[in-house]
Amino acid sequence: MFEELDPLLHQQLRLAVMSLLISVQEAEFTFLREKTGATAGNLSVQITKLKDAGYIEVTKGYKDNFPQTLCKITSLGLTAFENYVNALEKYIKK
Amino acid sequence: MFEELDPLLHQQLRLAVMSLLISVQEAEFTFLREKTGATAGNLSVQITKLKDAGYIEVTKGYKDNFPQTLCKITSLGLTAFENYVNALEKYIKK
DNA sequence: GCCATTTGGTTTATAATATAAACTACTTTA
DNA sequence: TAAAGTAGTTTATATTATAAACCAAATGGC
Repeated sequence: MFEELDPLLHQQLRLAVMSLLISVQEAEFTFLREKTGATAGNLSVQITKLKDAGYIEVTKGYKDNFPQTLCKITSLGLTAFENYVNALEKYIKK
Repeated sequence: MFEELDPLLHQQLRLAVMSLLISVQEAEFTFLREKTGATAGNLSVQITKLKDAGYIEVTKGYKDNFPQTLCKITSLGLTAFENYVNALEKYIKK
């Protein structure tokens, strides 16, 4: 009746990050931080978890001499997100 | 951009319980346990949290000589659930 | 009648998680 | 060259979720 909700996605900040990455396709760390309002520390931890799960791809480089972290959703991440949303909808459908 | 997701509702088992209570209006502990597949211990804890928050009303009585715990959603709980769903939809809308 | 089992839970111990504070490394500005 | 700013990471702590252990009463078998 109630499917498991992927614990990696069923968390506010990680879900917000995935939601953003779906719409923009690629995003900087700072962009994600501004949009989510998260602290850098928290965001850093959650990005690492999403990366470790293979849900996003993280590329570290430089931009204007400053470190730049780019995040991009993977196809695994996209599928996981879709599955999560489908499962979730059974909990909240009217 | 991303509203806070009520932490009380943003949890699988509690969300499932609230979801069930919305459709059936009143339910026994054992019914909730069967429908959610949760262990009795976990369910007991989560029901207490929902009760303490005023999201549900819990009535303890007897049925066929056995203890019976009845749960019913409150208007506060209903509002909280609706707000949660509205907030959540901004994370998952297509 | 009494012992084992079942019903319907609650309490509590442990593991897992989320989060911000503290820190690192480097750059710019004054 | 010292202070302040940028872009993060690490880690310590508090909170949470969960199942195991427990409790009380009822039932069933002998």
